[in-house]
Amino acid sequence: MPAPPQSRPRLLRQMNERSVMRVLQQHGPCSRADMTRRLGITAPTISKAVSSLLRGRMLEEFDSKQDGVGRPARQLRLATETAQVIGLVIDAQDCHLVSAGLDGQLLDESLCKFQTPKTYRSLISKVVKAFDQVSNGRAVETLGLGISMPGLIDYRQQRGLLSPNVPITNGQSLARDLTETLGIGCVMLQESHSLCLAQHHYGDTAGGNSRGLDNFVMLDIGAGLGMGVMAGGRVLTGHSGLAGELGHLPRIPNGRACGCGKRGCLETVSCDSALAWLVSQRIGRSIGIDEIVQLTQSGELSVDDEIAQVLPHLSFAISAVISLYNPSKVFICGRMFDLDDKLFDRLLEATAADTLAPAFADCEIVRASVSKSQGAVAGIIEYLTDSLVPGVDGLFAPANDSTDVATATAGTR
Amino acid sequence: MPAPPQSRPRLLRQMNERSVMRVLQQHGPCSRADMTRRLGITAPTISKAVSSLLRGRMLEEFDSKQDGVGRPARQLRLATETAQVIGLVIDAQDCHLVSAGLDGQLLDESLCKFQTPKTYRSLISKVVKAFDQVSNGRAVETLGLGISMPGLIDYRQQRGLLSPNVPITNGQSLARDLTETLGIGCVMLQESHSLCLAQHHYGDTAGGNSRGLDNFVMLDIGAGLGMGVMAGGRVLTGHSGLAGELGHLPRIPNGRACGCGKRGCLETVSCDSALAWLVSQRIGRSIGIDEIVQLTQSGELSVDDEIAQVLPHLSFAISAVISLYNPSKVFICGRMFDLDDKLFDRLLEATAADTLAPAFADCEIVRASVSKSQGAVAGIIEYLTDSLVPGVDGLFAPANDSTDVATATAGTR
DNA sequence: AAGGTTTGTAAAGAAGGTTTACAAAAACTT
DNA sequence: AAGTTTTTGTAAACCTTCTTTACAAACCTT
Repeated sequence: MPAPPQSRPRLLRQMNERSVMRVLQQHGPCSRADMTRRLGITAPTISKAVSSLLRGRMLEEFDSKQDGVGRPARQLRLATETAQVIGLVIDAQDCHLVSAGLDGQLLDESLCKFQTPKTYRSLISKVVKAFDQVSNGRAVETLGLGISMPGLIDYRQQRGLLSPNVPITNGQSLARDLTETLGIGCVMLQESHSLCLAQHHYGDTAGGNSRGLDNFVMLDIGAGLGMGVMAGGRVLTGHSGLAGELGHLPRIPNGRACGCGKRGCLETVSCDSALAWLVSQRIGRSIGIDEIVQLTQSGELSVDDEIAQVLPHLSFAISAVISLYNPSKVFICGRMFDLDDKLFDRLLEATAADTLAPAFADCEIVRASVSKSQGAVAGIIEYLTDSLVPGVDGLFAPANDSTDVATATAGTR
Repeated sequence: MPAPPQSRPRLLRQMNERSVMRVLQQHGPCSRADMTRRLGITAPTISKAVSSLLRGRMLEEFDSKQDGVGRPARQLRLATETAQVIGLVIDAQDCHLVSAGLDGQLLDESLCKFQTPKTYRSLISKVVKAFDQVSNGRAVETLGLGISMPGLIDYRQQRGLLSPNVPITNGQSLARDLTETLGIGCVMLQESHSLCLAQHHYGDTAGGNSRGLDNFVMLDIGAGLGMGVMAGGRVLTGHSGLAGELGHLPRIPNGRACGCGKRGCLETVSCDSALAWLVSQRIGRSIGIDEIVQLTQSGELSVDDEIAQVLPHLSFAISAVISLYNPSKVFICGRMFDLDDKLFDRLLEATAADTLAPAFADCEIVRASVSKSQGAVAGIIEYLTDSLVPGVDGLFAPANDSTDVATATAGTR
């Protein structure tokens, strides 16, 4: 039961290595000397941690011309030429694989796409095939694979629990099965969580720098109302990975039937699909959000009435999120706002009126700038980084059925 | 800017000391040998950590007869006879001070109560006076003081931001001022957060053992709808300490005016005060929840109609909380359920119907068993424990305006 | 009383971080 | 152009901490 742990002194070294990775993730490339300044760890220690990471293909050195007195620094960055990771996105219709450097930059030319298979077995083989294709294309080491998928995921067991849209993954441990087959680390993430991680690490640095943001919410208002919450620098999962199920708050008494089995859930009236449904009802045929955007922009269709119906519910959703999580930003993923430039501003106004002033004042609502592919990649990179320190208290912490062991969280200033 | 940190090797020792404290907090008294088994840390290391904590008056040794072969173990427990902490609860009407051991057990005979003063200055002097009374009564060392107070608190700056009910604390740093005057560590906590901590550490072990519970929600439905959320073992604060403002979700369009300035907030229709307001309206005079409970129990008053109005809103609140935080338990603090034994069951039923099934199935809704006094005490103990490791990532983490320093989280299994 | 078992500590050894010293590489100065 | 200054990165000695090993203490069983 005690599970003989490895020697404790090693912990410090592991923590230092993780700190080095985190600095590069947050601030981009820098030299060893920069790290000693940032982390307050002495130079020789940084050197040792760095060389260990270089050996493990997590980092790479490069020269960069930069003027200034003194010996020029050897710059370090997250590995992009010596190593890569793979991101796998599973959606209802199709899947795609893409490779990326450890800095999270996608290598778009490596994209590989296929229809979501009908059975779990063929999913595995399809993924393996695509993996070989993507992986062997470049002569670099592949360190891991991250999987972004819809539905409910048990992070501790790394198993899919319930995915209405991709039922073949239910009860399956895709990550574990692929780890065995491919021989590299694989992790699964709920897609909203993956977007959160992506935003955390690789968020649009131009429009406001979300890197290292510790409290924000990612709202996916596409096919449903998905949400990922970053709270205190960690993805909020709750007791069983279900936290953030905003979409199924009761909203319309005896409203439209929801996929969850209840009626009038918030997501039946406040997402792209809800808008599409309303429009479909009116025009008498099934129409999707993409087509709606297209027809509206070409002036062939007007959906003002439907927008007017959806908007208050959406602003309620955002208002709730701000009051309950007190994020410094809310990122919104959805096509709805492509309909009209002023729509987003109308949403902001409506939300402001609904929300407790101090929480709203502290929060910026913006459109998201990350993709699920980036999310999948961010997931595996997060995993690899956290794996440097055993027992780290992150999203992928191993099963802690008995909370026997006290954990200590530490850093330096 | 680099802020020269103390030597890094010391970090391990500090983490070990914190681990020892955590084990005792979670599992109660045990011997050094038990700790080596629980923590997987070797015996000499445990011994050193323990003796350091003994010197710091955080622990104490005691003998206990227990049969079994072998040399009898020297039991260790959180200090109760050699040290104490003080809890201060500030409420709208009055304040009380109480002392407790480091195990969180209140020493009821030490209770000291006074009316909440009208000025901040007199609050300070009142507290100091009461502190001396409580503190000098016993010949033990006082290690710190925890303050539970309503309103909004900036944890990093340890300053009261906005407290409608106790406005004299607005903008004041009571903790810092008392630290200077008293010469011991003082911390402030928002009262719902304090209840969370209390439940986390000292929760009713009889009825289901909430000790060490890592994901739960504490709902205070007394004078408003206060909430504290424990997520992943940490109190959820959000970006500026406002997380969990459930009470001000918009609920009734153009409803009754709320203290926050808006109309129809959830807390205007779903707490003890809301019930009392409804009853007051009907009977034509102002009546409080205590009197309502009293009159109802004696059969002089029936409030079924008002209950029927309040209950759906309350069940919506709980439903939202379960969907959004996925807690394993929801603790409810309030007098309302003293009205009728069946009331609580009715609430459960209504909530079940409203909530996403898997999240509801994983969650138990129970009445809370902790007090604000315990919360204040739990707060200072949490602070003292976390202070063992500098830079620990807890509720009382110091200001990290620039996220310059990467933190590593670690433990052992 | 002897043997067995568990507990707790002391001493030696190992691992890691820090301090000190120094070489390397570029820009600035004379 | 040569020397000086500044910054970077590593090597060696030292210190702290944890671990391994050994052992004494205390109690139970036979």
